[in-house]
Amino acid sequence: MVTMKDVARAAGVSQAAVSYAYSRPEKLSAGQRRAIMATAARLGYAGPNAVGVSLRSGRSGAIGVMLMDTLEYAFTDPSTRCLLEGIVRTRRFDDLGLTLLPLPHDGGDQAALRGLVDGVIVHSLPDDHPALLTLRARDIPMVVVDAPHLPGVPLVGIADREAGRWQVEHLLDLGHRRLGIIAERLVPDGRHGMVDAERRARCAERVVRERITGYQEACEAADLDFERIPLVEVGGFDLTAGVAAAHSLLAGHDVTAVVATSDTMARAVLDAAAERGLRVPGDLSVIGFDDAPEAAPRGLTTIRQPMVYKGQLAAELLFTQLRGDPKPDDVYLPTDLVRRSTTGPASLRSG
Amino acid sequence: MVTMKDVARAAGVSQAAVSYAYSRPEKLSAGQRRAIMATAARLGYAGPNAVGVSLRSGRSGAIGVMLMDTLEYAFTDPSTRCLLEGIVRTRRFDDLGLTLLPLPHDGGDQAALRGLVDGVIVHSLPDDHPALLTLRARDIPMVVVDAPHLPGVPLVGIADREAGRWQVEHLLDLGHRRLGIIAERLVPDGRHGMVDAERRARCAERVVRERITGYQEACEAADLDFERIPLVEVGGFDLTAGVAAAHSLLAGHDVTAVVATSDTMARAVLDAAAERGLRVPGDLSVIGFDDAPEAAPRGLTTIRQPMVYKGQLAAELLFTQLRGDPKPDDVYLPTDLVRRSTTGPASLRSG
DNA sequence: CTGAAAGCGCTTACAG
DNA sequence: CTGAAAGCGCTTACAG
Repeated sequence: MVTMKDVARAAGVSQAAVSYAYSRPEKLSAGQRRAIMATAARLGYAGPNAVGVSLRSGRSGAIGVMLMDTLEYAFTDPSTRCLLEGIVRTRRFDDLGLTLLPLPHDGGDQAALRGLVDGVIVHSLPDDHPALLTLRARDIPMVVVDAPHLPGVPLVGIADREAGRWQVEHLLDLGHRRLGIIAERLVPDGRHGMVDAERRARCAERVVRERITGYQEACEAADLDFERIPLVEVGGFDLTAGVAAAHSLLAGHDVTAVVATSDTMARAVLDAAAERGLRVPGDLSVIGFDDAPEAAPRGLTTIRQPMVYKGQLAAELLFTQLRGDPKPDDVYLPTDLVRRSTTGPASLRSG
Repeated sequence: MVTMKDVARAAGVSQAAVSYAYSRPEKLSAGQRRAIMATAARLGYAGPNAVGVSLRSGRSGAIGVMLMDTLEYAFTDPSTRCLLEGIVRTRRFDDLGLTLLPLPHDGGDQAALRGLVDGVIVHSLPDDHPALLTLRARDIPMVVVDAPHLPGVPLVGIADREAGRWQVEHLLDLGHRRLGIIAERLVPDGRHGMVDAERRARCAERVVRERITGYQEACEAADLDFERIPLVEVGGFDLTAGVAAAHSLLAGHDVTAVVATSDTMARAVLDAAAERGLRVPGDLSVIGFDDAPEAAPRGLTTIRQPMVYKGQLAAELLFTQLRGDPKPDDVYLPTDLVRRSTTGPASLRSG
């Protein structure tokens, strides 16, 4: 590989002069600089090696997005895609790299934290994920989207508890009293299936915890015994696992409406319901969360949240910190209930 | 930041010993190693700094995907998304980074090439893009998906010319004689609008050039004068630009069928047709290319190509080279005509 | 089994 | 306006 030293030798100048030609042209005479650049072009030198610059300057020129689960999930899941779209919408990535930092296993993979990025956007990690400790230990600027909420780290999120209350209230308003709940993951230990109060109390995912608390508040306000409402944990985020969980929820419990913590899980319930011959919303009402792009075509009733804008805002708050401006405040964005055709009045049998 | 030197000092060993503790444990006694790791943990040392490792070892631990246009496009365009999904499907990214290298402007942005990646997957660049020269000058292992076809660089593609022929033959079989063509971009100079033979001859995008040649071959075999068939160039890849181009095609020419070089452009034609009150396929037949996920729900007749598998294969061929195995051969994957509901028989008026 | 030394490519005070 | 020198964090022959 041709380096600055090669260019310097060929041009008959010091290596420092070549460096100046690129990064501080005002320190050289115009002729000197022109001669150096011509030599560089002749040798096929494409400019200062990024690794050398990075080691010397302490800046990598890239920011990271830390995501639970795999890269494949990142490119497949609609919400994550919207978030990424929002992040790159800030248009700062002409001279900045964007590095995806998936965390497929428990712990592991902290290689990505070893100086590769100047700042990190964290999306939906469990409260005590070890990667967060590393980030804080290294004092890497960060912004969290959704979870977890860490002291001193700006958060971009929504009022999850209130939105959860809205989901249940919508179903109660329609006359439903026999509800079921499907949630993606409460504790990242790979377990799945029906959840009891003890596991609910150990929920390590802030977003899910808040929404479930909202469900509980809405039930209690309506004199429904929350402890008797079946709650199934999927254990993952993908549709296949969701369908399996939805089946176990629908098979074991006589419910007329299901609350899902995401549109993907709502879709899993719709698929399982179809396989069981249940009509929606005649036999079963389903409400999702996110209003992902797939929600409207399916007529899914859901809570709309601005995923793209969340990403954009998170990126802007990170750039603010990288510029050295004071740490920004948390931002909570608005949500809406979007009524479509997967929820309807409780039928007579749902006394 | 805490470095190896700090850990070494605290543990009372040489800095080299700390390095060995991480990368060559067999060179240390078990006790020595344990003591070092305990000290590292106590100091909050997260392991060797990636930049230092990279500078010393000459490997960055990441591969790049070089894409025309912006990152936002990469996360939005269905075909690109499928390609990325295929790349990460190889499951090698637990200890390997994936860096996206968008090339939004002409030239520019070669920063990404300066030692940041060990290998590159190039997707659909014009024949003579300067970034390709840099990659070759630096002798960075690469694989090209679709275009351009460079001597000595493995290509993963399809038989574009033949597939183009199939598109036109399908319309001819249905009785159409007044065809129109919409293509994304022939020359990356920002121009758009109707294309003449001179511009066609300068087409710098291998895939489009091949498909257009296929269109020409099919027309000539059917005694249609290809020079009289209107061809509109969109100048970009996004839907909005496509709809504008489709309007100018439909407004200025009396066609009964449109051939599009991608499903996105086909969708643009469908949108423009709807805005003009044309029924599909009654008044206008439209055939796309790709069979992207959005094609089936819209009933789009199209050419199916295995985008996800293209990505997977490209990644595997790149890993082959990074391992030092001999350079693999080009691979051409199969395509299919998928008949759906946007193409139908030419009506009577299309004499 | 352990340590001292060289050097990867670069930037930036510092001296001339 | 220009150059010699130090050092960013690390790995790996080499010597003990």
